[in-house]
This record gives sequence, C-alpha cells and structure tokens, in this order.
Amino acid sequence: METLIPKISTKKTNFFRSRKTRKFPLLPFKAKWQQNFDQQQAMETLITESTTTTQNPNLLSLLIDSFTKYKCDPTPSAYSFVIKTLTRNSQFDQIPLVLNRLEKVEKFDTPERFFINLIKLYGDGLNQIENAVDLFYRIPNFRCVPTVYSLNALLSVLCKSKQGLLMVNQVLLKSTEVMSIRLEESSFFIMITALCRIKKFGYAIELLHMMLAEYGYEPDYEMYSRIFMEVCERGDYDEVMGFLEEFRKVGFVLSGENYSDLIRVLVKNGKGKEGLDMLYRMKSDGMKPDVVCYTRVLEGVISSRDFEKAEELFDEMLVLGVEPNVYTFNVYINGLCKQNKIDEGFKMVEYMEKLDCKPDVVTYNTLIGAVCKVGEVKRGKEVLRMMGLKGIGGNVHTYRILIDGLIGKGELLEACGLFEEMSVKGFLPRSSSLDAVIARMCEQGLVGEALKVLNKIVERNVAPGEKTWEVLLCESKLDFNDATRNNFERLVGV
DNA sequence: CTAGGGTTAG
Repeated sequence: METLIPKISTKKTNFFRSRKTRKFPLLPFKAKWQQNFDQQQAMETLITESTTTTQNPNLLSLLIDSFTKYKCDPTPSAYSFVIKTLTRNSQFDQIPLVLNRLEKVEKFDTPERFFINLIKLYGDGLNQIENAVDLFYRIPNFRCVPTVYSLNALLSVLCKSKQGLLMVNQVLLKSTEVMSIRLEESSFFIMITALCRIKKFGYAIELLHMMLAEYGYEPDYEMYSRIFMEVCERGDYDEVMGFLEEFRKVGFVLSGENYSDLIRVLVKNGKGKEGLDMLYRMKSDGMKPDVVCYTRVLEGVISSRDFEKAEELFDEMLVLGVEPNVYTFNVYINGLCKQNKIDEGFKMVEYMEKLDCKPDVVTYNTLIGAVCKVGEVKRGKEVLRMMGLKGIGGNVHTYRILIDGLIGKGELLEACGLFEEMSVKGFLPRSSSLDAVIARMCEQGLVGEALKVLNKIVERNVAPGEKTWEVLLCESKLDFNDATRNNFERLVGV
C-alpha cells in the first residue's frame, strides 16, 4: 500500500496516469470536495434550524452546532448569514459575541465585504458610529487586509453626522499612516460631498486642491459641479462668482443645469443684465436654454426694468419654439404692470386662455395689485368675482391686496366686508391690515362698527396687533360686551 | 431618456 501522501514534487507522473492505472485517488481534491459538501450540509442545517426554532434563537450556538455536526469548519457565508439574521431579528446585542468568535476562533480569511456591510449597519442603521470606527480598526485581526473600500464605507457613515465628521481626521490619519490605505478619488468625493452638505465650501475647495497637490488626482467635472451646485444653492453672489472662475479656469464647461443654477443666483441678486449675458453664453456653448432659464432671465431683466430686453426675450422664446408657460406669462405680465400697461396685461390673459395656458391666482393677483395701485379697487374686486366664475379662488394675498387698496382709498366699511369674507373662507388677515382699519375707523368715529368687525375676527382666533389695543384702550367710551371681553382677554393672555 | 425648477404681494 502506497502512502497516502503523494510525492507530487518528485513524481509528476502520478498526475498523468490514466484513471484506471492510478493507484490512489486525488485525495487533496477529494477532501476539499468532501469538505465543501459537508459545509453545504451544515449551512442548510443552520438555515432550517434558524427559521424553525423558537423566536430569537441563539444563532451563534446554532452555527457552531451545525458545523460540529458535520465535522467541518464554519464558512464566511455562515457568519454573514448569522449577522444578517440577527439584524433582521433586531438581536443586535449578539453581534459582538459573533465577532469575537470570528476573530479569536476561526482561521479563514474574512472577506472585506463582511466588514463593509457591518460598518454600514452600525453607522446607518444603528447610529453606533463608535462601533463602526472600532470595527474598522479591528479588521486586520480578522485576517483581512482593509482597503479603500472599507475606508470609504466608514467615511460615508462618518460624513452623515456632526459627531462622525469630528472623527474623520483621526480615521484618515490612522488609515493612511498605520493601516497603509491609500485614499482614492472616491474617498475625496465622499468627503467633498459631505462638506458641501454642511456648507463648509471653503474646506471642500481645499480638499479639491489637496487631491491634486498631494495625491496627484485630477478632480473631475463631477466634483466641481457638485460644489458649484451647492454654492449656488446657498446663493451668495461673491462665493458663486469666485468658484465659477475656478470652475472655468480648470477648463470645464458648465452644463445646462449649472447655467440654470447660476442664472438663478444672478437674478436673485438683482443682476438681471449678467443673467442675460449668461443666457447668451449658454447658447454660444451650444445649449438650448429651456423655459425655466428663459423665465428666470426674463424676471431678471424685468426687475432691472429693462423692458425692451424683456420684449426681445419673450419674442426670442417664441421664435426658438420654447413654449412659455404660466410662470413665464406671470413674470411677463408683472413686467407689463410695472410699466402701467395694465390693459395689455389683461390682453395677455386672454392670449393665455387662447393658448390653453390657464391663468392662475398669481396671474390675477398681479393684475389686481396693478389696478389697486392706480386706485381702481372696484375693478380689482370685479376681477376677484370673475376669478370665482372661472373656478379660481382668491387666496390670502388676493384679499390683502384688495383690502390694502380699499384702506388706501379710505373705504373702510368695504374693507371690513372683505375681512369678513376672507375669514369665512378660512384665510387669516394680517394683524397689521386689521390694525390699520380699526385705527382709521376709530378716528372717524366708527367705533361701534370697528368693534363689530373685531369681534367677528377675534372669534376666529386671530389676535389683532398692538396698534389695535392702543387705539381701543384710548377709547374711553368703549363698550365691550362680555363675550368680546372674554375673547380679547384670552387672546392677550390676561 | 426626462422630472423639476421658475412666478405675484409685504
């Protein structure tokens, strides 16, 4: 009988012998196969046991028992299964025990994926950042060489909370110096995104520079764009323009979305002309601005009172086939009203209807505001009535615009009527409008009327402003009834 | 390939 240990190195011929003449089976192979088979059996036992036994079984014991029964070693996937099941059963307190055994007893190399999943679980699911960091440091004890993938998983977790961000520095230091993990572009992307989210653009930009200077990584468009979007989101003009310069200096072309964000910032900062320039630039970069871009720029030129440009833009849209929508029309009508071309504004409404672009409450509020401004409050009220017929209700602004118009004309009783109407519809009047009316009414000796209105409004839990109290307290001959007094006192908290 | 975003008034 030949020995069971083949002398592979010296007797190569053993391997090339035909099946029939081979004196012994390829034992190492067979053993491996046998072990796989046993492990598979053990795994199946583990799975069935864990689902059929009582609630919250001791999974670690089950794992050990199953594999002992088949006289084989547990596998990484058995451990993954246990962790997954513990997670599903919320038996988080058992995880450390499982980890301890994996670390101290098992001999196999644990796959990195195992730790990445656990880090995510600790960080995102359990909010146990400390545990995520500890596990990351412990990875080498599990016969696993941590790479940038684990580091990135940890960084993502850390970057999600303030507490975590404070630990980033220490983690970076240790992982590069002690664990010799080299940061990759993806690591920078994670950190830059996180810094943008907490509005630390200065640090984000610093990291961008560091990537290139210290690691030789060229930041890509995505990184610049990300920072740019966030900087635009905050809307600080100087900050945006500063970063825009850098964005362009490295040679990237802005996307349509970048332009749209940029134009928004310019317009919101009163730079209508610059917004218009950006629109030109966008076109010369080969992009077709969409209706939102046009509407933003239109708003910009109108608020800088460049009405000629507004006309041009509007025409250009039509020529280029960019269909104006209700936002565009509202902005445009607002421009007409600013020029006191109120009738043209009303004409636009008809035009909109013809184009099947339904005017909305904003459209009508703009026009009502315009007619009120020139003293035609009656016409404004008529518009409100007409809106109702078209099924468009006024909102709290509609009423405020009309009421302010009426107050301006001294038509106080009528203003009171609108107060009532709006509170019936569930809109709360601003206390300052209310104050103005009450004060003026008292001045004109309409104290009784004022109280009547006030009582109705106060019933709806609207507290009048200071001025009302001032005026009413000055009126010595005031004659509160009990209900009114109670309401007042409740609202003032006397 | 495309959704969303963008409007009045104080």
